Amino acid sequence: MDHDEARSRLLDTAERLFYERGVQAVGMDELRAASGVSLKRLYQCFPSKSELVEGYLRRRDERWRAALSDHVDRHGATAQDRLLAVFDWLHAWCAAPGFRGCAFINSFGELGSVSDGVAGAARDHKRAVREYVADLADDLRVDDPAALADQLLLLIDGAITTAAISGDPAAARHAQVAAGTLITCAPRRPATA
Amino acid sequence: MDHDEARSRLLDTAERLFYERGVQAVGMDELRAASGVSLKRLYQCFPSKSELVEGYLRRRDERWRAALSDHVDRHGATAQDRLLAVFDWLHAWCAAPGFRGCAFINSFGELGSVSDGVAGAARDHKRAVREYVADLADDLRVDDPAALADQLLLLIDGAITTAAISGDPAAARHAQVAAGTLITCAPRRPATA
DNA sequence: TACTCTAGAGAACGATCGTTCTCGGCGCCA
DNA sequence: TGGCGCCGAGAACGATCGTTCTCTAGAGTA
Repeated sequence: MDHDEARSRLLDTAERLFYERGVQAVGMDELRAASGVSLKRLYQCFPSKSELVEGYLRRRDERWRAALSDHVDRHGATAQDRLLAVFDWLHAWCAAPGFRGCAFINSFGELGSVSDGVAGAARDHKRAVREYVADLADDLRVDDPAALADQLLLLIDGAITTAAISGDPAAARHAQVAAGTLITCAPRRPATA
Repeated sequence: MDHDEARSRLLDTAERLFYERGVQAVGMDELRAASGVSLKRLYQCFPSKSELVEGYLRRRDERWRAALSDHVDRHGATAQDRLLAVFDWLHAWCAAPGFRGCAFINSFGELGSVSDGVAGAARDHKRAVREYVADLADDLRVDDPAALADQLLLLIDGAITTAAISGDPAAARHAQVAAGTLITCAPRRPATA
């Protein structure tokens, strides 16, 4: 096993265990056992636990947004459909086994006040998602796509946390309905005539 | 200092420290030092840390909803004003120094997968808030007040987490605007004529 | 074959955690 | 006054954490 494979295995294992049970509930030795990477190599790849945590969050951010973007590309034709497809994907995610809310919100609540790295990773993730949604909203003919994106972001985060705590993915459907209303009722310039 | 005052001091201190830094980051000895209650009495009042955590969450739930309800009673005349006043209060809270998001979402992310008590307290809190908002929505003349309440709940939780992570209370204002749209555009039965 | 280098297994270390125990002192009632 | 009981201060305990160190075995090279 070379350095890159060890690193990849560690990130995979960290993502699974940290998300499942929280960062502080998973020790380095359990990570070693679950990943099959020796403690020595673990500390060669990540000199401290906090660097592993930040690596976990950064990779999860990339994967999460890539999966969302893929789904939207495959299932949305019009600009409005693409925005609503976001909530289809959210619903599927919230209904998936092992769903436990947003990894970034969870980590922020656990460590955000102590670790600048975790707080920054959460901020960066939310900002990136906002930019993605804002890009989707730009394709609508609404007056203020950025304002609409802000509102949709609230529905997204609200649906994720509500689904996690209640255990019911229906929150994503409620968010979808609300998003449809906000999109439909958003102020529009009159069609250029 | 009698038993009740010790208990009250402990809950006050726990609420401040747990909310500020997370549950696992605060040790029992620090709680003793900050509250001025001896360790012996601490364990007489709360036989284990997890019971103190649940006590903290339960009392925070009561106080949080009482403060919200007070504000709504004082600042909302019509049913719609009362619903929008919820978001005024949220904005003030998100802008207050020391704001760090929703104590229940934070605790759920940190301990929800390990502690049934924490997960249950978070569920109960969210359910109680939902009922409160649903009661407010009942006073509107909309077809489905419960569905509207579900949507507004998403905006509330979304605003809290977004404001916490971004550090910008403007999220509560965005939520208020979206709430206004959802209330205005909600399907209504025709006025009984 | 002998030497060197590296990696893995796991012990070890110091810190900290939740929880319990010990000890000394103060109030209370006869 | 003297014995009793409760209290706070803090030591102690066992567990666990993140991190480092030791030891041994095997691969590669002359």
